[in-house]
Amino acid sequence: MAGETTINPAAARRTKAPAKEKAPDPNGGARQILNAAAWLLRHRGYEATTTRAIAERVGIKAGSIYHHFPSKDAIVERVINEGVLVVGKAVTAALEALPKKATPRDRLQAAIKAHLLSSLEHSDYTSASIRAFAFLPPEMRKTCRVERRRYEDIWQQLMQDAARAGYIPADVSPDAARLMLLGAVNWAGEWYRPGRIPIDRIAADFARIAFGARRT
Amino acid sequence: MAGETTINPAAARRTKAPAKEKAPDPNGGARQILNAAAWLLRHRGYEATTTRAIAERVGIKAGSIYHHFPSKDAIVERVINEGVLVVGKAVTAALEALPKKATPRDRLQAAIKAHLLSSLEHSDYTSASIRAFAFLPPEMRKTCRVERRRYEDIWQQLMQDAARAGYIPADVSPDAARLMLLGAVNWAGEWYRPGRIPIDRIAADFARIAFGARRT
DNA sequence: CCTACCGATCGGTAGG
DNA sequence: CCTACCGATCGGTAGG
Repeated sequence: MAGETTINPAAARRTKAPAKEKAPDPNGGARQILNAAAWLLRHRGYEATTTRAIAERVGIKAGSIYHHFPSKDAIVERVINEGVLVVGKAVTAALEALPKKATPRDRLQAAIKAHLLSSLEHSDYTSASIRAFAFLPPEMRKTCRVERRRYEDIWQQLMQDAARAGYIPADVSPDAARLMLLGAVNWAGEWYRPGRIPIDRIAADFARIAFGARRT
Repeated sequence: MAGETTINPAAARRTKAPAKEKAPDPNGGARQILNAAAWLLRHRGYEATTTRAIAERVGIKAGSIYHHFPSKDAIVERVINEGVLVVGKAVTAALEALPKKATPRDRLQAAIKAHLLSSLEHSDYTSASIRAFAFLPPEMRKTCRVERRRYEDIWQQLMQDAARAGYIPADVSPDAARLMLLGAVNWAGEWYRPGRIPIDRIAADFARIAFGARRT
């Protein structure tokens, strides 16, 4: 996360200004549309996220969507990008909440847990980013890859620190370790069901398998 | 492929019989349709795999597809199920090719490599099964889950043997290990590019990270 | 935010 | 395997 979400001072000051595409009112029409699209992208995919399906979830007519967004793809792109930003903030916050003495391994386990919580429990946006990305229109995939890469940089740093501290075998590429771990957490949405294995436990097991026991 | 279809039927009849296209054998028109659908499912997803897009790749008209299959979904279901069967056979064959003295860890590494080869290099069917599954129509997902579970049983057995042989920490659930590994290999399609890291190396690194060094 | 509608495209069919 | 077509639905627009 290079910078925070672009904080627009004017938007922060606004009281009842019309919710433009950039800063939707938390309960306004634009936000409801984004929420509906996020749910559909997560559970049905890109093509099935039709303007009519979005409108039905919000309780409006399909044509009314275009008073808030210029196109379906503008909505989709917002959802996908917000999903990456949300999980990035969750992971960053989890890392900052750790005590100073936390090891690189502790940090990785915290990142795994935060990523899983965001994508499995907290955010349709994050899950939509993960699951729907592969089949987005090629140009949009290219655009959204920018924010995605920024998020992956967090993991590259975490993995580098872990490798230096000896948590990864010297003859194993940190890239392979990063891709293996990101694959494991991104794929969790395909098998995770609430109420079975707690996310805490999944994160602990993943970290244990990849990095061994905690050093006490 | 599509471009060489002759416009003039009389001219087409005069030319040599295009055996590879019109032969009524099991590898004829029906197989070409399945191949085209597999490519589309892998690269574009379920909804974008239209009867017209399939027909165009084969070099026929959309309506002609229904001479071979009763519906689009019958084609899709065949592709998804064949993809699981193909990777299952590849993994089983790789395991049988190992020497008797192979350890459970050797067997897991061989399975990882066979799964990756099948889904990344050899088979649009396998890749389609992995990537397109999540957004299939719910009833079809349910149907295809049968074959999928059967494949996952192979991994459950492999992981159980590895756990008994001490390759997995006793306080870690073999389920978590299996799901982590399957997630890692299934997600590889999202980042793998031919010519970079060899699949052999990826498999070796994944096994090294999850199960430690080989015992010599 | 709605009604009413556009041209394009969807899965599928009739009848050769 | 093709031509010609069906009703349904798509993203998007006009004008209130």
